[in-house]
Amino acid sequence: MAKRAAIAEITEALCCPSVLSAPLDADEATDMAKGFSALADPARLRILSILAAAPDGEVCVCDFVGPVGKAQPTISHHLRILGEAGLVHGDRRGKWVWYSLDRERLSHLRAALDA
Amino acid sequence: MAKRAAIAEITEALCCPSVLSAPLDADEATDMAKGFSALADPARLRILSILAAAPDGEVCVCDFVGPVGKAQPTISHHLRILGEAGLVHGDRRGKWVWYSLDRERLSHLRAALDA
DNA sequence: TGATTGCATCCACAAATATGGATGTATTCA
DNA sequence: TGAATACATCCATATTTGTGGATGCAATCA
Repeated sequence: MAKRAAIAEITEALCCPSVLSAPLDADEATDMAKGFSALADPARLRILSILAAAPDGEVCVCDFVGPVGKAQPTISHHLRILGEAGLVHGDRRGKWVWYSLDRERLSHLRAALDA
Repeated sequence: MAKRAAIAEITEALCCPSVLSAPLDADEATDMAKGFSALADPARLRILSILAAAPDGEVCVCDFVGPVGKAQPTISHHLRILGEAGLVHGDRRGKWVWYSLDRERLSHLRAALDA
């Protein structure tokens, strides 16, 4: 086996498919594309960045509306998409739902761009 | 200035905005979203992975059609989007256009997910 | 010069997506 | 128990996006 192919195989076994390791099959590409689709919207990126910058790592829905500049149903819609992508998690406490960032999931996506 | 904010500021000055460094403004978020939009499609990810795996780093359009499983105009469409995102470059030589991967641009997008 | 090949563009259509008003549900408070 | 608040869901609409047949253009070849 070529050294290049061997390295690619080991890399994938250790972690996950990457754009740069080997040609993706249709399923891998579809999964990966779903992840990046979650990042392919300005409102969602701003939501993630606000979460990342939150001192206690949590932000309730109402505190996204103003900074992001979208209506509340729109924010809910984006949080739902981010949640389905595993990038955020919501925790209901009383009237509020506190969202937090899943940094592991984010670095998982980042790893898909690693060599 | 808080240490956290100082680090974020230096990081951005050195390189570029990241989702994890500080809350993104509307323009930064829009730019970043355009980049990830280019990655948010299975066909385009497969194109990138095929380019990355090409021994000489170049692939002509006709050699994407079969592996990706899309018609030629569709491949051209995706190559155009990848090109506009700066992720690939085309070089016409004779009848063929040889595409190559811009790894620097790809790592630039990866850096947007760095802490 | 005419035929052929490789690729981009044009065009039309189907599907996915972003957006937010109206409304429903759950929780808290008076 | 009724009012108010926070959030999700429903629904309609406008826009964007993926797809590929038909076609145009450029380069090669006979």
